[in-house]
Amino acid sequence: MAAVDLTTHPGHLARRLQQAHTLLWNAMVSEEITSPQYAVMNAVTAEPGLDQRTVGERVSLDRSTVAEVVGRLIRRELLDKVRDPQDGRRYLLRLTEEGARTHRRLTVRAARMNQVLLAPLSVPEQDLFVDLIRRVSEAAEELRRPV
Amino acid sequence: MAAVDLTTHPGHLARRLQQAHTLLWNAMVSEEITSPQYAVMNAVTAEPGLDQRTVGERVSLDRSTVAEVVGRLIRRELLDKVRDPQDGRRYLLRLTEEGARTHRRLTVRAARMNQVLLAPLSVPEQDLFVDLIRRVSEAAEELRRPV
DNA sequence: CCGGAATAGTCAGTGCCCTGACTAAATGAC
DNA sequence: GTCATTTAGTCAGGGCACTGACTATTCCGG
Repeated sequence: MAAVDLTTHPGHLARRLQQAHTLLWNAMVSEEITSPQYAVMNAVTAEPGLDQRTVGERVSLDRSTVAEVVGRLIRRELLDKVRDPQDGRRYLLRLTEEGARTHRRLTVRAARMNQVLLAPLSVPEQDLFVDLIRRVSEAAEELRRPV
Repeated sequence: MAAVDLTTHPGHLARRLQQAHTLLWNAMVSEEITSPQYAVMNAVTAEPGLDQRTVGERVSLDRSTVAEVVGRLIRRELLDKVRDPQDGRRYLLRLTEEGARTHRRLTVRAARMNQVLLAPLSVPEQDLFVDLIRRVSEAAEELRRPV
C-alpha cells in the first residue's frame, strides 16, 4: 500500500492538462500543425529574422527541439531559413507567404479553443488560473538560470 | 505582425509547467525514474495485480505508452509482469521488492518537491491551483469519452 | 594578429505520447 | 458449438523534449 493520490500532484495534473490541450488542439485548431509548431511560427511573426536560439528562448525550447520543429515547418514550406551574412553561425528565420496565412488562420482558431478549454471555469477563475500557472512556471525557470 | 502573447495561452503555459516540473523532478526526486514511471509504480502499489490497460486508465496513458513505461520498469527489475491465468490476453503487474522500496523512497522526495514547486504560491492559492487544473483537465477528458 | 573561449547549430541517444494497423484471446449471439 | 465482435497487448511511425558530444564560426585578450 502507501500509494499516493496523484491528483494532488501538480506535475501529474500538468501532464493531464497538456493531454487535454493537445486533444482539443487537434480537434479545433489543426491536425497538421502542432501547438509547438504554432508557437515557433508566432515567435517569428512577432520578430521576423530571429535566429533559432532566440526562438527557443521565446517559446521555451532547447536548441535541439527548435531545430526539429523548424525542420518540419521548412519541409511544409511554412518557414524559410537563411544564413546570417553578418554571423555565419546563425540561421535567420522568416515565414513564407503560406506560413503567414496559416499563422493568421490558426490564431483565430486557437483563441476559440482556449475559450472551450477554460469554459469549466468562471471568467475571474480563468484569469486567476493563467496567473497561477505563470507564476509557478516562471519561478521554476529561475532555478534553471544558475546552471 | 499580428503575433499573439503566448503567456495568455493555457496550453503553452501547461507545457512550460511540465518543463518546470521535470526539471525539479530530476533535481529533487530521481534522475533514473521519471515521473510517469513513478505514476505507474504508484498505481500498481495501490492495486497490485493490475493489468496494463487499467494502469493506463489510472494514470491517464494510452496502451502503447504504458507498454513502453512498463518495459523500462521491468528492465530495471522494479516491476514484474505475468500472464493472467484467468484471461490469456492480460498481463498482471506487480512491483518487485526493490520496486516497492524505490516507490517508498520516491514518495517522500516527491512530496518535498511538490512543496518547492508550489512555493511561489500561498497555501490557499496552492489548493486553488490544484483544484483549477483538475477541473479543466477533467472537463476536457469528458470530450474524449464519446469517441 | 593569433590562439583559446564562447556561441549557433547538428547529431546520437533516451524517454514520453499518440494514432492506426495488427495478433491473439475471450465473449456472446445464434 | 461456431463464428463475428470485442478486448489486451504489440508494433510501426510521427512528433515533442532533453542531455552530451561534436563542428563551425566568431570574439576577445594579449
